[in-house]
Amino acid sequence: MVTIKDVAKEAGVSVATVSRVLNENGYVGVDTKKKVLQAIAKLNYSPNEVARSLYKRRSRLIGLLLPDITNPFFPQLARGVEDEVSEAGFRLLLGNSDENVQKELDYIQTFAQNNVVGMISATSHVDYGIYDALNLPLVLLDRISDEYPAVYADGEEGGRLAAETLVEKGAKQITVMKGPSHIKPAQDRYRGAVEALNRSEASYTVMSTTSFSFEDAKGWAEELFAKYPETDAVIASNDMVAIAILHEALQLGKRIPEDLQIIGYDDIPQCSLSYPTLSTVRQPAYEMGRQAARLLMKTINKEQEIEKSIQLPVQLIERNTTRKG
Amino acid sequence: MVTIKDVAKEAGVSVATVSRVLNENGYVGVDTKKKVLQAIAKLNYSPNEVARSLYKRRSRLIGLLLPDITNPFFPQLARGVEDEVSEAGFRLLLGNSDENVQKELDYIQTFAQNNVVGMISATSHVDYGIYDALNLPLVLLDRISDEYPAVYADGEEGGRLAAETLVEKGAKQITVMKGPSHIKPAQDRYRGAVEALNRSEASYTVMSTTSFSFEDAKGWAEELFAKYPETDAVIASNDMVAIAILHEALQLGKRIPEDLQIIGYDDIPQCSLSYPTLSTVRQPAYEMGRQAARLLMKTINKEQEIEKSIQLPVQLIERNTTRKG
DNA sequence: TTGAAAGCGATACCAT
DNA sequence: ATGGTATCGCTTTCAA
Repeated sequence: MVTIKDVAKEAGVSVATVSRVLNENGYVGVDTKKKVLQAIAKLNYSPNEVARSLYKRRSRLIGLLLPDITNPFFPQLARGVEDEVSEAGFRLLLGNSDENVQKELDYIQTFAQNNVVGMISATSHVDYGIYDALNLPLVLLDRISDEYPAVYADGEEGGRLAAETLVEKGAKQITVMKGPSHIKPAQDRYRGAVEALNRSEASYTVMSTTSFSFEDAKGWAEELFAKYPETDAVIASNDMVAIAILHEALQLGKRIPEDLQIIGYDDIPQCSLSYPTLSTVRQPAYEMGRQAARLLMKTINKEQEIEKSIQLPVQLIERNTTRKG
Repeated sequence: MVTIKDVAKEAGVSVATVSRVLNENGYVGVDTKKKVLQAIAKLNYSPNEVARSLYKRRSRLIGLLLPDITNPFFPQLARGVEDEVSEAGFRLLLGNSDENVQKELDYIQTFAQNNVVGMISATSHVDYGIYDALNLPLVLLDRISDEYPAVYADGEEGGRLAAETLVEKGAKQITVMKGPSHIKPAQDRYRGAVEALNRSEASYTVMSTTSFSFEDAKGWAEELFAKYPETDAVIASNDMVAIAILHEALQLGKRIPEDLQIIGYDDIPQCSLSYPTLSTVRQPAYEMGRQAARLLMKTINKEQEIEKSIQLPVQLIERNTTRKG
């Protein structure tokens, strides 16, 4: 391993000088600088981040904590975060918590132990105070709390949009699926939908679900038609269960969207690959990731005028599981 | 921040002693140990990984380099890797390269700068020698090379399986899609399929594609039916394009699997959410991730008898885009 | 403009 | 069994 010492020796200067050219601070003569640069190039030197991090007590790492990257909504978030932070020279420490407090704590601890400059978390246990002890900038992503800045999409509006659209398109008996109760954004959209529905003429039923997982999606779909066979429109808790419902419906011989309309939530990429293509409420996941990262970096740089939180707009994407016109 | 010094002072011992109890090596009296443990608990101390890493010249971090986490095959791999390494106390530094050499180099460099103990890479530029300078254990994932250990699934067998199955189920005019030429596993499955086809009675055509991306999938589907309208079975280059083809076919009024049979590749989770559900060749992605991580850790621990590479079996999953019996 | 040296928070060797 | 201290590779005063 080539160190700053080797470079110093090669260039015939002190390590202090090398450090100065590395960090472009302090005075350093033009010739000296050139010599150092040459030595660096010759030895193919690149500074040890760990040593830097130790001295400065801050690394160039950012901790990203997700519930489960395997769930198709999160890769987009992650990618947005990564693209933004990497432009600023930061790298990502990644953790999946499975919404399990212990795992979450473990990751938070190791993030701190590695001197991360900040964290972004899309998990649900913020309110347990597990982030409070750490004195680290934290931005919540797709979550909301009173204590920390957050980036999220307008869930109530999303729910409202879905409900109003279905009513408008002639749905008479709507089933709205209520997502897991510990996921706040899921509750927001539910609330938005129900409010809009209450204001309308349509009648509706509520079906509670306790997970967003792939494996369970099919189960929810079956349950829905067993319990509420009259349903002519469903507001699904997310796209995956929407797709499951869609195909369960086809299986049962229903025509989409004539007999049954469906609106999903998230607009994961595979929506346009479903058949029929899925109408959904789009959350700008990639953009959310980017904004969260940007907000975090502003906090890190102690910029003035930092937004407390950022709410991004949602958008109804009409595809083929809702009626036209 | 509470350091080992603080603990030492609190416990009335030297830092050396604290270090000994921390690492459970060297002699330390039972009472002393108790005192230290109490101090640690009282101060809620946890050792600074950065300082450790500096001294030991190795962190507890592992670099994971992926083409694009947004592509549904990779989250599974990533999760397998993470679950395995985290059980051994390691954490993941994540990078997406977009198959771009410069990004790849950047990540590799920062991984090294952060003293990672090893890397896992699922990208395609190994042969450019970009990993050779680094003196780091490397395991390739879903890629193959002569120089480095690798974990991958049996692509040729996968191609063969797909081809034989279709022939057996009465396909007469098969279109086999050839994936991007720089992705070796894609070439393997292509080769396997073509070999099997040549041995059979069926006639076939080849359609080359240059990407696996979501956005392009629909385009490939349209191109396929425009160019080869006679096709009665397709061996898709992966599940995403298979699903795109499936829905394009439905759009065109074809009956699945009567008029057209389709076999995908990978068995990403959404296969069972497509309609009809997609028959495919399953690669055990999660398991591949775990095995790669395990192999890497064996290498790190300099265990004897390390497998050079691991080839995992693929498996044909018959769902509803192939005929029964 | 440059260099010497202290210090970041651990580990491990050498004494005692 | 315990403590003192050099060391890891870098940054940053302080002096010259």
